[in-house]
Amino acid sequence: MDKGTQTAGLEALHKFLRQWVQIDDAAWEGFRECLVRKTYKKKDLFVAEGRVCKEIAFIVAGSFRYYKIIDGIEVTTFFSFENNWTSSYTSFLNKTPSFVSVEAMEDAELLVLHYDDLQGLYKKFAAVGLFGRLMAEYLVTCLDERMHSLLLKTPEQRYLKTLTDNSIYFERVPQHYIASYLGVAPESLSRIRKRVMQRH
Amino acid sequence: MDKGTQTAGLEALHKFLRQWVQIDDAAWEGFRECLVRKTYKKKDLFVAEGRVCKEIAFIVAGSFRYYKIIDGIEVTTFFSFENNWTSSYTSFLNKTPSFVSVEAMEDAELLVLHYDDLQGLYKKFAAVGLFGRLMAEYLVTCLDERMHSLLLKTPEQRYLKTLTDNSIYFERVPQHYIASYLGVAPESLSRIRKRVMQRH
DNA sequence: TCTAAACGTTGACCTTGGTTAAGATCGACA
DNA sequence: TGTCGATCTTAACCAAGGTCAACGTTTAGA
Repeated sequence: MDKGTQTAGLEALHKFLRQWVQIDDAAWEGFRECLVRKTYKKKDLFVAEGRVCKEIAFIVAGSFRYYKIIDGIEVTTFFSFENNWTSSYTSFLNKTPSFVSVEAMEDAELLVLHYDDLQGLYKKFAAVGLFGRLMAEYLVTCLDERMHSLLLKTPEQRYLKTLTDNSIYFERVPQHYIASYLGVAPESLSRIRKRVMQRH
Repeated sequence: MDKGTQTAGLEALHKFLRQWVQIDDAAWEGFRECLVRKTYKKKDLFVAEGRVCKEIAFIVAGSFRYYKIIDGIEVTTFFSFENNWTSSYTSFLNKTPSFVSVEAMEDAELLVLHYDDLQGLYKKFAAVGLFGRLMAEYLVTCLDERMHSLLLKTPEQRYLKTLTDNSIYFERVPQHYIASYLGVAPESLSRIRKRVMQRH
């Protein structure tokens, strides 16, 4: 990984931050000093189920899959891609064992931030504290929508919504992972797709 | 509502805040100046589906039910009780039309805070900003657990979990509301209960 | 390049929960 | 106190999705 690519990763994060808060040079410098660059090969774990997740990371490149093992089989619950954050966030927040594992779906490159460092940044820079609140509020919005979708919509409705809102999933994620993300068996997603196709 | 009860309501909120952050007299005074006391009769709406929710409220007494109308029938998605907050939080955060209605299940008394006032407090008092982040992070934790429960557990498992973790629901909420909170028809919850009983 | 594993699809059958309808009980309120 | 509405339960039937198994295709790695 050459120096140019490293800078590109940092720039992507800097841009991400600036889209949410006004962050001055001192705060950005503070942020940068805490970041650790790490690379992951496909299938490597960023978080293992049952362990406390002490880090949060900005994905420079690649993608991750969240899953839990139920009766011996993996059930995928979420995906995240480059230019976004990844973590077992509730484990990270509460220092509790993670419900899920987080695994690289593709080779990936991360900018990793340790819990203690983030808390330090929260205290030192008001803009980072504000960023933390806005991120948490944004996550609340996403989770609330997902919860309502699972509670109120049919699998077919969820499939169609994902097709329009998250079409990237269908380009980068095996279909049987998407199936469990939608809350159905892989065979059922196959049938749903067939049903939708036949109605054009 | 006499003065003594009013003070009791404020004290409950003050205590709530102090359990989460160190809040000095100035910040608490600022908080108190923004609060508006309101009373709701059973069945009154605090938020109407489709309207932007501009307020958040601390429940001094009573309880609220969140519901959405699907194909003409009300589907209940959440409950909140005294000594907690209520709002259509994602509508409040994003100034978007609320997905749900929020209705008093019992006569209730609220301490209401307007969006603009809360933003002002966030800016003026660091402790309130911190409180906002911690509340959002706590909500993330709750919603994440609910999401995983809906995605990974059976209705019976959700019923049993609610029975132990939120037994207050079974004391204060009609069973058919709990059914839709669990994601099943009222008749199904009846069957689940019977099934569980027969296994002792 | 070859081979085994992973992946997606299909069919037969099964299970769970939804739907509809009826009836019993309880409670608020005129 | 009587009545209507709300609530809960039960039963019969139905439909959607789960399970199991087989098969063809694609992909990744030796």
